[in-house]
Amino acid sequence: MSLYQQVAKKLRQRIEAGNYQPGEALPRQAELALEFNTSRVTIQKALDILFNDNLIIRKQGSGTYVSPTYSSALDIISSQYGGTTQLFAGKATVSTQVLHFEIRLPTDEESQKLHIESTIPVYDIYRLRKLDNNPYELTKSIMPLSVISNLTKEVAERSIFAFIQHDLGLEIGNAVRRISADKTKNDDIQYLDCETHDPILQVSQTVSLKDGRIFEYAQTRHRYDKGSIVVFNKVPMV
Amino acid sequence: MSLYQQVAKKLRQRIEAGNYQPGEALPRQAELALEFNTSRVTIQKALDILFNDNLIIRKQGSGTYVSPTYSSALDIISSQYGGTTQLFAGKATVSTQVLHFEIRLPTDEESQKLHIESTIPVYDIYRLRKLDNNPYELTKSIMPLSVISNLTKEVAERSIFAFIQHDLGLEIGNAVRRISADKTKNDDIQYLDCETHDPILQVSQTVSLKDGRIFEYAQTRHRYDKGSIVVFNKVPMV
DNA sequence: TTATATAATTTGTCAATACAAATTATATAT
DNA sequence: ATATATAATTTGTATTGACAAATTATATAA
Repeated sequence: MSLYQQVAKKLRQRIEAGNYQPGEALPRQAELALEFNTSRVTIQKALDILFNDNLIIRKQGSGTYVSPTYSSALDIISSQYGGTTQLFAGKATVSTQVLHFEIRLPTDEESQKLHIESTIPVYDIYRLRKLDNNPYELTKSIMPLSVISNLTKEVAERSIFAFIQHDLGLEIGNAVRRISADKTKNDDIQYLDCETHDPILQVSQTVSLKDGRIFEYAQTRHRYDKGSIVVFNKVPMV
Repeated sequence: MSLYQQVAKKLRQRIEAGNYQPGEALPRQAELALEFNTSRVTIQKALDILFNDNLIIRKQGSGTYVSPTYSSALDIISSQYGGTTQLFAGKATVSTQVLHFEIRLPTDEESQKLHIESTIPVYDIYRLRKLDNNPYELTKSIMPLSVISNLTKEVAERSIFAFIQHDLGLEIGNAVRRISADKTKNDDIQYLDCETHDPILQVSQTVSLKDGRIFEYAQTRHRYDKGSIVVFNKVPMV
């Protein structure tokens, strides 16, 4: 890990430990540079990370302060893509039922969303995920074989996310999600145990690798009483 | 505007204009530094911005590339906080009906969400927003008088966001939002013209200023057929 | 005392340079 | 021709130094 990342990590720990209290000023950059035996520019790069995570407020001419509203923003993590299995690791038991597993050619919409030629086959996977044996989400994933390969029904029953990272050695990148509400459909009643008029929280997402290739276009339906999505909106850098 | 911001702006324009095609490599940093008559570090700071906006992919040892999936990410903007009035400026006519306007003491939940003492009064504003005369959203906003002052019903009928920025001269910062689905309630039927069993897309948000003070805790309810929320999830910097 | 101007402090920006790390191109050996 | 080792290229990290911009503290004047 590079130096500025190490410094960011250390400072983050201090904030989380309460060494620097919310609203309080951090030591000035020159002092931090001295303490970490590095240059001020490196301290600034470290502060960039903490600022990006909303841990600090920067005021030119004044100082760097711990966000007055800081209170260990743990649930923010839920807005990061790590797949359902990762998200609930240690918190609940995730079980998966593969309702459909197929390799076929993409529809026009799918090839467009995935940015692939219509001649490239895709995985079409339909899964029901349960948390501690309670129906949680219903997901239809489309993944192009040009990016993801050697996927099996057995893998789909475990964690596709882990497979992509560890077995294929690919790095997950950014994701764009569209969140909406919808009426209950037949599958929601059958698999999610919804009542006829229960609302559904629907997420349509495209997830990319770090090299920019899209590896998943998925639609997920949540029971309205089971899930909410936390998002963090930052002000633009320009 | 600082130099690296100007460079970022220029490069963004080129990408948006298609001068650099998706998937294509940008000129190498040394070349850009030469062209803009600046140093490579400045070019890197400019690239930081474009990377943050998902316009480019960076590969150490290889080069900097336009995101292969780039296609003018305009709707991403909808995930930024600019208030409803700003969001639809030029696209639709926003009209506002103030259903309730009151100054009172906060509830425990409100003082906690706003990070204020329970002795500090708050505005309690309940508004119906319409787009081109069609019911769009129903919002209950709580704002502390310690941050926002001189707010009137007349202001609430126009744009509170503009008032905060221009009249109070405050800078809007980050926002945390929790998105969920809910069943229709009486007010939804009355004001949003919902049917009894229509789902509602609900957003609970706390919005901060750049100095970290929270100025709004609000609950917004959308007709399920009128709005969806686009969010962009980035991989952490560490 | 109060307002105003000045100085000091602190963060932000930028340059020039050097080396590290990863990738890509080239040369070499088999 | 193919695989391997080497060199060249390109981005990433880091230092030092300098000045700009914003805020805060101090000194001065009324």
